Amino acid sequence: MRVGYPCVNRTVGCSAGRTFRLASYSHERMERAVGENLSCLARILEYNLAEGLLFFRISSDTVPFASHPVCDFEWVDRFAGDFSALGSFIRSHGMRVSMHPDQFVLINSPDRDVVRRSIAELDYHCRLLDAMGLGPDAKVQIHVGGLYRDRDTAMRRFVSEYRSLPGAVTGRMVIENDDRLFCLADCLDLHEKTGVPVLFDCFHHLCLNRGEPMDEAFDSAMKTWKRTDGPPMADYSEQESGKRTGSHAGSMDETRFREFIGQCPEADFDLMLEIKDKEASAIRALRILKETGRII
DNA sequence: CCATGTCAAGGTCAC
DNA sequence: GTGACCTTGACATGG
Repeated sequence: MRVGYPCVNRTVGCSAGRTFRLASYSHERMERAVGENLSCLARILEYNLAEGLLFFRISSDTVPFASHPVCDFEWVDRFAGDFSALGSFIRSHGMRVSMHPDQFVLINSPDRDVVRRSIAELDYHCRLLDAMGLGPDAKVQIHVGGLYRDRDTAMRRFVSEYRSLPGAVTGRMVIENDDRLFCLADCLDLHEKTGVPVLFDCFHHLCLNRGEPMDEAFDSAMKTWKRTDGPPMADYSEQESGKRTGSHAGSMDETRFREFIGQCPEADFDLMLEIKDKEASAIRALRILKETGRII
């Protein structure tokens, strides 16, 4: 099992997701931002390796405006050497990375333009991972999308849009159960119809479910991953007390985490801690997993 | 220099 | 129908 955290590191002192305003776009600005983001990403990955954190979610802001019409920049070519070096580093140390486009990516929207922009954004994420020379185990995770007041139709649109996506996208895309709209059972249904793997979010499952016990739910999501997809991925978080349901905790609670470990499948998977203090909680989680013998 | 408003993109829900 | 909220850092501007 590999353990990681998303996008931001609070220790190394740089950001791998620096961006700027669209109004101040220029080729020079873009080139500088990408260069700085990639060198910071290298520093974060080195830090992670030293700490034994082998799983990391790369920020969607690594290449700002990559899927926007304003982008006239062949960033894959310009930074080919950096991407290649990052990919070699990741592969040679047995690390794994993923990406998670934000809420604007909705392939089941009834609005054709929203779908078109979403596919362009997915394409950007996949091209970035391709540029690093990473295999199909480097995943891009999204939610199912919107409800649009008609769940069945929204699900059907997901299926038909998925089937028309290019192979470069479907080879990396996975769907995640969310905390308000589409639960694990919905995702499993979509897996049946499309083959898309289901990334199990344990915390979202606590927020929204159809009564499935945690261990059974986790197991059923694990089964949607093929060998070529790599070990299944899972997200872990905890409720922040006093905040609305679904708010992520500021730091990991050891008792709750140990309880969670007890409900995990025997089979191998990679775990991402979505806790606000980022690597601090991930390091504690790793320590506990080693103490309990789950990681050697 | 510091505080604060704002940022490409979409949606749901409470009122 | 309208506005808060999601989630988040940091850019950008104005004082």
